[in-house]
Parts: sequence; structure tokens; C-alpha cells
Amino acid sequence: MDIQLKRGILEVCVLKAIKKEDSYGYKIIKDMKPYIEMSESTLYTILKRLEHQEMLIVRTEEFNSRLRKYYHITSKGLERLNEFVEDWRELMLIYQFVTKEDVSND
Amino acid sequence: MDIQLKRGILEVCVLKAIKKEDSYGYKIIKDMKPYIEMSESTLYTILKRLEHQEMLIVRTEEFNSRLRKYYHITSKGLERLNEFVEDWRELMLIYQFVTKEDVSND
DNA sequence: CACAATACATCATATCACGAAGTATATAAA
DNA sequence: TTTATATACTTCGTGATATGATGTATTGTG
Repeated sequence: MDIQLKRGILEVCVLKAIKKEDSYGYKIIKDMKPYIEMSESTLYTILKRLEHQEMLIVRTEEFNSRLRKYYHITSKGLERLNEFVEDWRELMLIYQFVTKEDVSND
Repeated sequence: MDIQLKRGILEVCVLKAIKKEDSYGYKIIKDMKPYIEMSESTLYTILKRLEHQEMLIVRTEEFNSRLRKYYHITSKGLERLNEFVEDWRELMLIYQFVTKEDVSND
């Protein structure tokens, strides 16, 4: 799929992936794989960005003497998801502009 | 609206704007305004890109001793519009992932 | 012991939308 | 006449962002 088209939705996908329950990078990628694929470098960039925007908070936990960074969505992150629905509505109107049939007026 | 979300659709909006009949930069912006706004620098960048990708062809015409560059969509451009519909279907599935209700299994 | 899987980090690069600023003409308003 | 606005296109620099490549480190698995 066109990369540009993915850009607007990648971030909210990550938020959604941690909405139900806290999750960590490696798992997020696997959970999203059936819907949308993203490289590790992309995900960790997004996670850092979302953290910086206070849409999620991080805690580090040890699992099998290996570190895991668990991400938890904040109210700001939930708000972002709601705003996305609004934006999508607007995008649907644009989509209709792109796909509407031109009626010829000969 | 979120800029990132617009990215995937800007190009096809321009293609759509010249699909029915050949048009020129200034008019394209005005025609699209009710649906989506874009700055002149953005439009002319996109037009140049689409020309380079052979999705449209250009001819220069004089109008009131002022030059106009008319853009005409090619078969490649029309193809691009069809592919966009396919991409959009895929995007809808991702959208559903983002907005679906998580059923709690307590 | 080698290799895949798990888990995260960093860097350089390419693409792209956009504001700012510029060039030039025609027309309407002061 | 001067000024402002609309038309029409161009160029440049910047910031945001997705991604491949590469690296580090540990835990299974064959």
C-alpha cells in the first residue's frame, strides 16, 4: 500500500494496540501485523514520539531477566483516538470528492 | 485536519480535479477548496511530481496575455485513481482495527 | 555451538507539505 | 494616478516522518 496513505493512521494504530491493555514494542508489532505492518525502527520512533506528547506513559519491567518497556495509554491518548474519528469523517468527504462520478452536462 | 492524514489523498485529489476537464493550477486550488485546502507551493510541487510520473501532461496556453499551464490526465493517472480505490479498501480495514470495540473477557 | 526469536536503540536518508518570498500582469478602488 | 487585489506560476529552506541498516544483548532451540 502507498506509504503516504499509511502515515496518518500509523500513530493511532499504535495507540489502539495498547488501549485494551498495556503492551510492549515487540508485541505491538505482532498484534498489528494482520492489519498493518511497520518496521521496528518506525514503531520505536512512534512510541518515543507518543511518549513525548504524553499520549502514553512507560514503565520498565523485567521479564525473564530481559527488559521490557510497557506502554500505557493516557487520557490524552484516548482523546487522540476520538479526534481521529472526527478527522476520518472529514477524510471520507474528501474521498467522496475523489471518487464521485462526474455527470456530463452535454 | 492532521497533515499526515492528508498526505495520501492530496495527490489523487489533484488528479481528480483535472479528470473531468483539463485545468490549471490556480483553478485547481479553487475547485478543491470546498473539500480540501492546499497551499500553492504544495500544489505546484505535486503537479510537477505527477508530470514527472507521467500521470499528466502539460501544455502552455496564453490567456489574456498571461500564461496558463493546462494539465491533462493520462491513462497512467486514471490507473492511479483506480489503484487508490483499492488502497482505500485496505485502509478501511485498518480503520476498523483502530475503532473496533474491545470486548472484555472477564 | 550455531541460529532463530525476543527486545530495544540509533543513525542516515528520502519523501513530502508548507510557509515565505519572488516575478509578472490585469483590473478595481482610492 | 496610485494602491490594492486577483490571477498565475516559481523557488527555496525547513520540519516532520517512515524506513533500512546496523548494533547490543539475552533466551531458547536444533
